[in-house]
Amino acid sequence: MSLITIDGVRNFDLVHTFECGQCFRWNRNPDGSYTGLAGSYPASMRLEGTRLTIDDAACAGEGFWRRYLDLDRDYGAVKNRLAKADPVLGTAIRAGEGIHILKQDLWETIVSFIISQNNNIPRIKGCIEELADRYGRPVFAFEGRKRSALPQPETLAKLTLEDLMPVKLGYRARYLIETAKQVLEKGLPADREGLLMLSGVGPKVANCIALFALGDTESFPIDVWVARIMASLYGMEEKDHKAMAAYAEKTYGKLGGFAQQYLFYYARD
DNA sequence: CGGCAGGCGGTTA
DNA sequence: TAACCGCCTGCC
Repeated sequence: MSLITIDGVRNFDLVHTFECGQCFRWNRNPDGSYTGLAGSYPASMRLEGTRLTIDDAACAGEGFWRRYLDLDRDYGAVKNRLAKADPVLGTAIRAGEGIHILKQDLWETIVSFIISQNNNIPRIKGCIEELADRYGRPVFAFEGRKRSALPQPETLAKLTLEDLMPVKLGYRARYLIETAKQVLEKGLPADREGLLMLSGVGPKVANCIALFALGDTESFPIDVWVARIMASLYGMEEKDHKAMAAYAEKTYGKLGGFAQQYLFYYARD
């Protein structure tokens, strides 16, 4: 156990970052701190002003958390450029001004977003927790609550649909098993095209994984919330995802992923 | 009860 | 290639 202190942290907010739908394993404590896991690394963290303190339970190290939390990017510049390119986006940016896009573990992100399809956040979190509890490796316990990493591909590939029944994944269970087998055979995918080959991974899920794990900042996942808010902000048809994707590419370019997160948070808020 | 929740895969026209 | 439909599950 080691304590990390990082000063001068700006344009960062734990609620905005952990509650914008990009991750499912962090939980808010009554005092405003967050406890959770990044892959197999557990931590608790608290932000007071511009001072971030991380209770780095498994000694992942400051470098690991800087990378995971994307602390070395100039988010002030990102927001300025986006607001300039699209004044309408300004309101959404202010609502989620402390969002950072996490750099998450690829396998964890693949599993998480396959589970996320046609599903809601509380249930996604429940499924992931149950899957980790039953078949993952225990990594730490906070205040008596045991937390485990998600099962690795080799573990998941050996499971049967029956094994996964208690996890209540529904029809997504076969996607996970099939995807685990594909990854065992061919390794983890390196790009969006590779992601789309995986069972249960379509355009929306692939865009999420590319953005949250591969660092593809131009990736612009369009879910029902983003579609809804874009329809209302830009007068587009809610079903016309093609027009939304085109607008994002033209207007936001490489910053599409950030724009998507502000829009999503604003729509949910 | 039907509708819906951060879609996908398969079928049809 | 676009439009449609079924799908696990839980909640309202």
